[in-house]
Amino acid sequence: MGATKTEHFTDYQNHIAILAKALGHPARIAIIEYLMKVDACICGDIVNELTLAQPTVSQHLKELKNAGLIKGNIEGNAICYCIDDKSLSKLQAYLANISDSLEKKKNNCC
Amino acid sequence: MGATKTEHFTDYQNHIAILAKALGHPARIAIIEYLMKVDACICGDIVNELTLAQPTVSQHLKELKNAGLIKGNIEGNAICYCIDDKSLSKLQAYLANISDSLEKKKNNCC
DNA sequence: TAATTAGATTGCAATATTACGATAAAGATT
DNA sequence: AATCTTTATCGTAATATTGCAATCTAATTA
Repeated sequence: MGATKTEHFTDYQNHIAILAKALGHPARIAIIEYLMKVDACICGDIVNELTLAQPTVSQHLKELKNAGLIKGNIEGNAICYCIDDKSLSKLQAYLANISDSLEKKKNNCC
Repeated sequence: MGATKTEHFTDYQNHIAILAKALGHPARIAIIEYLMKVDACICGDIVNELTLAQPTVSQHLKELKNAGLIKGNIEGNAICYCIDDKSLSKLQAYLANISDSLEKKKNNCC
């Protein structure tokens, strides 16, 4: 016990959960927002932006990358990170779909 | 160490992260989907729907409620849970905003 | 009122996450 | 080649999450 029982859920449910989970930390939200703000998708001055140690930021970037929410290009010495809109749109579409359905049903209870 | 350093982030970033985190588990995605599927927002046959023990489901429901994603009404003996569209829309709008901005910038790198 | 039913809470074990110092790897610069 | 810069990885401590058996609470029914 302690580990998530992924085998009891569909691939889709697991995938959506992985995307949401990756966004489930304020540092990672801050990283996404920083990548949005900076016009060129500049690299690891993200470390200077956040009040967290470099290894910690690196770990958060890794998790966002594993979830498919960001991409990283090696640019000589540095690494250029940026948002991968495909994964983000997938989650957005999923939530939009639920919102729309709720709109139609309009408070059928509670 | 080990605990999230919430104090280093804005209230908004923390709030979005809390919403995303609550959706960051396949069981909780399955619960949301079940509440969507059932027309009347029927209660704790959610336990029968998921392959998880009753206390585990109860805990997941609690987390969704704490994040503001669902509401629960006492209905005699049973409890009637349903989705709280406000919080869900908030997260949806947040992601939609990012998606839109990305659309405009159109692959400025990577 | 005793038994039943629906859920929540408690306590605990297993595992995951968060954070960071130290260190490693790899390209850039001198 | 030696050094600097940038980022990743390792190791480890602190904390959080996941899952469940056992138990508790409160409304319901017999």
